[in-house]
Amino acid sequence: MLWGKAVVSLENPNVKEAAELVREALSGHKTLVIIGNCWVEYRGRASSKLKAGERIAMIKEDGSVLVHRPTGYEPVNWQPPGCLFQTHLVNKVLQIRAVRRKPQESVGLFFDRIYLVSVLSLTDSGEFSLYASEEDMQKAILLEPSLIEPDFKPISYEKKVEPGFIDVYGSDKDGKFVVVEIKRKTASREAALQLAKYVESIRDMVNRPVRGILVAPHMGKGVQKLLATLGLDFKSLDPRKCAEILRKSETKKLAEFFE
Amino acid sequence: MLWGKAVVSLENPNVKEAAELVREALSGHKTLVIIGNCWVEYRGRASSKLKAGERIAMIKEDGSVLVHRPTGYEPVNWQPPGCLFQTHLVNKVLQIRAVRRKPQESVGLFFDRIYLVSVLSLTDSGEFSLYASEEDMQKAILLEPSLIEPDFKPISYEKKVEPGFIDVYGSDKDGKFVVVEIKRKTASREAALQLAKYVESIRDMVNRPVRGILVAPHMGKGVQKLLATLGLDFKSLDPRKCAEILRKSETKKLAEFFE
DNA sequence: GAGTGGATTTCGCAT
DNA sequence: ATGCGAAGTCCACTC
Repeated sequence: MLWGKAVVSLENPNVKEAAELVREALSGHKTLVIIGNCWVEYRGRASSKLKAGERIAMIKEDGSVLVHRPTGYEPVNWQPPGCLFQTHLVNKVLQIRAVRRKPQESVGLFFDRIYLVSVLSLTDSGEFSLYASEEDMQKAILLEPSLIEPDFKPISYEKKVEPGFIDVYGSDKDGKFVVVEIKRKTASREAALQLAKYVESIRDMVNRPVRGILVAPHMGKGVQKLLATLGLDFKSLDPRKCAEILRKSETKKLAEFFE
Repeated sequence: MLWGKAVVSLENPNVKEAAELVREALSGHKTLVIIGNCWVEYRGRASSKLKAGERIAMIKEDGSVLVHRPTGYEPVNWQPPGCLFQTHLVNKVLQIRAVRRKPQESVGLFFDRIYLVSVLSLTDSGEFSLYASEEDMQKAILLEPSLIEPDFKPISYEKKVEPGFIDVYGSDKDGKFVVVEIKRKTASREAALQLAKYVESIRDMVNRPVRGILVAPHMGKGVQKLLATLGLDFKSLDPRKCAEILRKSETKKLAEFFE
């Protein structure tokens, strides 16, 4: 039986044995790993066919499905969470059908040889924290505006304008308005054009000179020239440095809290 | 030993046994599945910490790494192909370090309890085919231009203009030039604006009236109005229908081939 | 080697 | 529910 044990495995089962275990696992919403020779069909937003080969399939508690080949980061076939499952045993082939509504799509897995079936009851409540995202850069700039330039003063962030949202909006040492566009990696021409749009939009509103500053760790090819043409500035900023600043600020806040 | 068998597994090994098998698998560039209690650190383009929990880790032949929680489509931590590995056994904790150059980044996995280690020698040469991509839509339109409108005639595709590449470029029943922008899913405002840029760019070149047609299965909110403002047209087209047309065309070509 | 754009993108957040 | 943009995006393709 499956209860109580974290892992129940069958090594080199025949297809019928495997099918029974798979069925039990699916009805109990347990995580499932199946390794064996299979082919796969997908129909939905697009459609695909994968001919036979040896792969690792994973079905998770939340009804997501992954089929992994022995190489590559990405699954060759998959289904996002929320699937319903059907299994069939036809001609010594184990069929698993994962169906999703909204959008309507389904994958079919067909196993004719199985090396390992593993049914898992995993407990995972471990916290995940990520540092150095674009959001971290934004927070760091708001916390320490001099990262942009001396006397830069934030007025607002995520300000809505016609073309979208302005990452940070503020004023410079001369009181000129400043639009800041943040990119966590090399800034492309597109980013520069996006910033230009925002600046234009603000100019139309305030009817005063408005500066635009593109903030990123680096500029892509030709971006410097484009920025010059558009009359925009660039400020280099490393997302990891921003994460560090936030880290310190957290520490400081904690220190204040315990004072 | 690992040779010859498709799968070698250890169920509930102690950490030392697991470490030995893992080391052997990594040095032989075999695919590896490790299920157990672990925590994970990442440093590179960003950085992250994942506290302890029960997860499924996969290391593939090509040096890619995936750490999966019991829910969700995406791995919580990972490393793209091309990693080099180090393993250590410290204080009954199995450490696996996966390092990648370009960009410089590394993930560290730390296991203190292991439910299953599986070393796999998988053979997978099965062909994968995908239908109904944006490319398929383009091909279908070139093959059957009336999908756009009667008497539409393609002139070129992937035509380079200043802002980027025009999906399909042609002329309509009156000989007017037509720029076609294809989206395989709901067309956004952004897509409409992109098309407007292309049309503008062509107008500047040919100095004649130019039409723009946005082709997609559906329009997003407000896109219809935006298109009207911009003087652009919309044509609904289902990518799956395009895939079908291509499939029939392939069949036809095959039929011709065997005639 | 860098830049560009697509993806069955997925995911989260705001409307 | 829909829409919009970020992502440690990955990946293929071009220059």
